[in-house]
Order: sequence, then C-alpha cells, then structure tokens
Amino acid sequence: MKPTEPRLPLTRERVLHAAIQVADEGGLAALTMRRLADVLGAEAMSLYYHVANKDEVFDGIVEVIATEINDLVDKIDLPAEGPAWKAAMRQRILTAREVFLRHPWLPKVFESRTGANFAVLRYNDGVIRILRAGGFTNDQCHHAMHALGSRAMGFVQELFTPGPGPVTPEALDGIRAMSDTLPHLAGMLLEVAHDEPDATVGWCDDQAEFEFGLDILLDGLDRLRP
Amino acid sequence: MKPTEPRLPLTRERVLHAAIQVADEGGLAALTMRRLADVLGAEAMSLYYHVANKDEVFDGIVEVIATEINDLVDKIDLPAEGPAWKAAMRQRILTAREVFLRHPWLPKVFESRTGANFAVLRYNDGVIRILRAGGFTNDQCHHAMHALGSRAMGFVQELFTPGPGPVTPEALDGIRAMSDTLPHLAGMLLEVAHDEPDATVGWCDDQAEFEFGLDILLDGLDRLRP
DNA sequence: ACCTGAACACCGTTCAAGT
DNA sequence: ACCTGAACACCGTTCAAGT
Repeated sequence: MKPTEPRLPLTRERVLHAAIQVADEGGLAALTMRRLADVLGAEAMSLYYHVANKDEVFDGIVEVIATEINDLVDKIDLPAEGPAWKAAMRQRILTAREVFLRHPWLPKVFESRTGANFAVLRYNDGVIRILRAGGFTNDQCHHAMHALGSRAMGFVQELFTPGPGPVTPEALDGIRAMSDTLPHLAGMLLEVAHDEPDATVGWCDDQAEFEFGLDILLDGLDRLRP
Repeated sequence: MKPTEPRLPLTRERVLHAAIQVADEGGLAALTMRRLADVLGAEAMSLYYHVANKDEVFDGIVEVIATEINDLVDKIDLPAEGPAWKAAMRQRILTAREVFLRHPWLPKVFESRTGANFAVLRYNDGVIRILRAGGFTNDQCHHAMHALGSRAMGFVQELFTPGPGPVTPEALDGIRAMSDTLPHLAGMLLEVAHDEPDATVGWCDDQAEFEFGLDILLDGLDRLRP
C-alpha cells in the first residue's frame, strides 16, 4: 500500500483557475462547488476555507480574467493623442475581446457581477485615459462609457443569433415558411443567406458584426470630440 | 365547516402572469416553482400540468412581455419613409423600453433565452420594416440588427453602474482614495459628481444615457443609408 | 492551519396516485 | 382532465470534528 498522495494544497488561485477550467469544459451550469472540488481532488467543503462562498468564486474569475486582459492591453504601445485615440481604443477593445472569445460563458459572469472589481476598474481607467488623450471632456467620457457598455470590454451578449451552425436547406425552408407572418425578417434572412452561400461560415460573422457596431460607436463618438 | 373554496383553476396564462408578479415583487431569485405555486394557491407539482418545466415559464414570460410590447408599438402611427425612419425607430424602441423599465429583472430573462420566440421575432420584423422603409438594404439591416443588439428592444445590461443611490460624501471619499491607482476614472467621476450636484438624482441618468447611446447608433446608421 | 463528514434547507422534477 | 404527496437527485452552505 502506497502512502496517501501528498496532493497539492488548495489555494484561492488554484480554486479560481480550476473554476475557469470547469466552465470552459462543461459550461457555466457545470460549475458547482462539488464539481469544482472534484477537479481539485478535494471535498466541496474544503473550498470554503479559501473562498467565502460561490459568489466569491465568480468575483475571483472576473478578477483573474480582467487581470489577464490588463496584462495584454498594457503591452499595447500606441499613440492616443487627438485623432489617434480611435485606433488605440479599437486595439484595446479587440485585444480584450480575444480573451472573451476563449470563454463563451464569460459574458454572463461579468454581467451578473454588480460589485466593483479592481482589475475591471483598472481596465476602464485605461479606456478613459485613451478618451481623455483624444480630447474628450470628463462628461463626454461618462456618456461614452455608457454608450459602449460591455463593448468596451470586448463582448456583446447576442440576443438571438440564428445559431452558429451552417445555413442548412431545412433552416431556409423554415424561413420561407414565415414569409407570410414575418415578411421583412424572412426577406432579410433569405437575402443574407443567398449573398453568403459559403455554408460553413454560418449565418453571421460574429467578429465582423462586433467590429461593425464598435466602429459606428467609435465614429459617432469621434464626431463629438471637441 | 365551509366547503373547500372552488379556487380558480390554473391555466398557462395565470401561471405566467403570476410568475411575472413574483419576479416583480421579489426579484428573479424569488421565482421558484414552489413559490410560484404558493402565489397561485396550488402545489408546485400542479404547475407541471400547464408548463413542461421552468424553462418554459421563462419562455412564456418572454412571450407575454413581447406581446405586450407589440401591442404598444403596433399603435404607433408614424411615417418611416426615407429620413423619417429614425424618428419612427426611436419611438418604437423607447416605447418597448417603457415595458422593460417596469421589470428590472427582464433583461436577464431575455438574454438567457436562445430559442426564437414568435412575439420577439415579430417585434424585430417591425424593426426591419422601418429600416427597409428608410431605404437600407437587407444586408445593412442585418448589420444594423447586430449593432443595435438588445437596444433594439429597449434595454441595455449595465455593466457597472456606481449604484442607483444618491451621491454620498462617503462615496466621494472612496473615489478620492483611488485617485492614485485609477486617476482617470477617479477624475471623471469626481467631475461628473461635481457637475451634477443634485444628489437625489444619483450618479447616472439611465434614460438619458440610453438615449445618448441609441442616438449615436441611429445617427451612425443613418449615415450609411443609400 | 487546513481539510472533512454529516446534516440542513433548499432546488427542479418524476411518478404513481388521487378526485 | 386536473391536481397532489411522496420521493429523488441535486444544490449551496453550516458546523462540529478531525489531522
């Protein structure tokens, strides 16, 4: 009989990284205290020595991710003075977005947190820094932050995407069937599907749509610049 | 001993309206099958005769609310041809928003639903109708829908609002304390608080900020109109 | 200091049974 | 047809106890 494995001791860090891993593999619903403990080779109750409760696990995830994003955007070395603010902001936001794309469940976690998290605040401090360098007043910065919303951190919560799958003939039939009751929606979808016949791409190019919306906002804000 | 009250029989409709009421009174977390049954004077298991499961309760809520919104926006009689599209869209969106303002927990429910709901599709069919009347191509409509996102239905999920409360001296002290680590954010907030000394209003005027962001998007889209 | 077992108060849901 | 009671498999969390 071999001695009991001297398992790595738990730490807050290990718990949080395991939590991200569990959600990456099984989605948010899979992230339970019991499952989390399993992955760490411990009992659920042991977690409570390192985090106060599950809410603190979520807060910790936000902290870890926001810190990762800060590390990335801190490395960006782009001028932001005057008209250059837009390119700097675009780069910052699209860099943050890369992290979110790796964790599809993250937007829900970020949106569920109300409390201020330092790493998140620091990210936004950088957003405001760029706006200020561009020449915006503090009041305009405030409006701009609201207008950008979660887009400032690189994500949007898609409300109803036709699904990530390819454009199937069955889906097209379904859309044709609603031509009577939803003529404008059906007309739009049929034409979009027709123009984009590369079925493997699917209905929407999420990245292109994100940048489209982002550019409208950045251009609109730029026009308000003193 | 009086006979057992011939209690109103349960219906899908009564269940859904009770669900909205429970969430209005106690928030989303209060909406459990057991609590919902309580409000209806029934047992939790009785609900399952009228809805398949809790997910269907959420879907039903979306349907009820979207139908209410459709009834309201259908009554709007505004020209939408050419440049008039913007005013018509603005009115439609702000009308939908009024319903969301009555149910602060609704955005979370809408964002959690992935399946297509007919009433929601019908609302969006109307959005596209207005865009088409304005002269946009179907491809532009598609981009516009993505750019507007949940704003098309009248809500945004605020990421980190400083809280709905008034601007307290304690909060200002807290912000001054972060002037070293978060200089741009602190600077912005201190100036915003100073410019808006009406403490009862609180930090942000949600309606004004919503309209600010909406107008940037509508103006930006209008500029793309053929 | 760190971890655990047993137990509690909740969930959503199934299923056989009542009227 | 409509509703219910008992029970199941899960939650997050508390608390006293182990090492």
